Amino acid sequence: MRYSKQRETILNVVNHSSDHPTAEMVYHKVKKLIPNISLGTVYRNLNALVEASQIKRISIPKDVDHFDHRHDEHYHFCCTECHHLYDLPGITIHQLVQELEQDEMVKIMDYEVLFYGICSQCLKGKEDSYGIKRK
Amino acid sequence: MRYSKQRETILNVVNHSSDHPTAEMVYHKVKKLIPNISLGTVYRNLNALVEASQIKRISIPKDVDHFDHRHDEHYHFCCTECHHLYDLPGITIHQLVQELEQDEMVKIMDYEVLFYGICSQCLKGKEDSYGIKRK
DNA sequence: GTATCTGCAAAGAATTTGCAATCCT
DNA sequence: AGGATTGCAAATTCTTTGCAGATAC
Repeated sequence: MRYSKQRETILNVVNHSSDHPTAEMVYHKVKKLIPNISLGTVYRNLNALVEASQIKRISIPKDVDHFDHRHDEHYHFCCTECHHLYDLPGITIHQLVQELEQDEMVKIMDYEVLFYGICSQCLKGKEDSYGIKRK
Repeated sequence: MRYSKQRETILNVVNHSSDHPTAEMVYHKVKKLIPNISLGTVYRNLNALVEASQIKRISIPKDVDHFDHRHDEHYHFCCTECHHLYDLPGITIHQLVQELEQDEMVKIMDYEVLFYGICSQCLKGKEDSYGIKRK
């Protein structure tokens, strides 16, 4: 893969976004730095960067793809009320991967864990109905 | 939601498919039973059935949505070679959900776990390179 | 009877692609 | 120089939607 200012900028934008941006969001941010960049270029480069494992694609039901720069193990949480995407710490999935590789005879290269639910913001005021106590 | 022959048939088809069909696949199967059904109706009803929690939507990067009838806890495995979707047994995620609800103060309603890797079929002949021993 | 559902076709949204010009190395 | 990359616009793909007629309750 050859250097290009466009790709470098796109990667930088994703790397400095903590909000799991969509292609469109990346496009608008990059446009401030390279005003004549085209949306097609953003899509092409996001795909190339995912292919090269430099970023990750997050595929969400009924939503466009989002992109994530984090390389450490973590899960995603999607609030069913506000549709915000949050990061969750990765906890015990390594054991699970090992178990699965042994029991199922597969080689797991990657995985994506996506939880749906109600985030703590949206949960305020709903606590009683779900029996969750505030800290 | 009112009864309709189309929706009943669509649900039946999904319930009797173990291959995580796409909307198009469901359409072709249903068309054999109701020849003049339209693709729009299939999409509309798959959406309605997901909404009513009677089936589940599986969102996969770079692929169209798939649908799953299984209500028991299990994960999905997507082979990066043949792109086949397999079921994996659900093992320890309940603990994880409990941990996350406690530590992150969220209410988890649902989740989808998707592993990418090489399935045992495609793995034959590649075992040496990945150091996996055949059973 | 009337609200919901259907088939059809057209529209919509997201993403990809063909091509000539431009940019890396 | 020569292949990769870009901007642009058109094409593609998947999915949704408006509408008039049919169906369920």
